[in-house]
Amino acid sequence: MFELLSRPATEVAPLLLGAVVRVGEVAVRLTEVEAYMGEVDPGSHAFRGPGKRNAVMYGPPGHLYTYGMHTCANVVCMPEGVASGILLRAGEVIEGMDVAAERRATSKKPADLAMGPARLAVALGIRLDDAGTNLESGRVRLELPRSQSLFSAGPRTGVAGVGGTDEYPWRFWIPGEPSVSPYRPAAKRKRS
DNA sequence: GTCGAGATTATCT
DNA sequence: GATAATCTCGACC
Repeated sequence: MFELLSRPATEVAPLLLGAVVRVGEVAVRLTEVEAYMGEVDPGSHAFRGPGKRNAVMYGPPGHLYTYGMHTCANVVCMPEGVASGILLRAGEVIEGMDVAAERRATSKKPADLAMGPARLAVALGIRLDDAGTNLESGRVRLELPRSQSLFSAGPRTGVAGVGGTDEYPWRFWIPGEPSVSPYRPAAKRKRS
């Protein structure tokens, strides 16, 4: 079923729009994702090379890859040995909203429950421990939509493009969704 | 010297 | 006030 995840992230990303991620009683319909092409992508963690940190991204497709501090959920794609993944940026809670709302006490509006990578992960209850989870049989489940949803593409958000992020319009979202976050410039660190 | 884990600062709501 | 595929420093090989 997940054979199609073996394709490039830029082709898989649009397919994930409208897909449902289910963790326990909470389910979220994806409305915004970003494609990461691993070693050829300056914004990817795998750009610097393989490491234990991103080992999952080099693994087989259909698995969950999470990133530290704020817990960002990613879906690994491309065959094993090739670093590539899709960041789940935002989504809409369709089931278990009570539980999701309780986890995200800081968010008042339903649209805010999953309006960001970290929020999406927390609302679903995804933790760093879930890295490497099989999305087909693990605690975190991914249900691909029967048909591809309408989508738009543009520059990625929050990615520190080394040399020019504009050349990588690998951000995909469903138009008209309130849960889709606005454009956010890459956070630049203070430099002495 | 390289990898990993956690922290900092800028931007957004 | 909260969040963000960053960045720097500490630990281990």
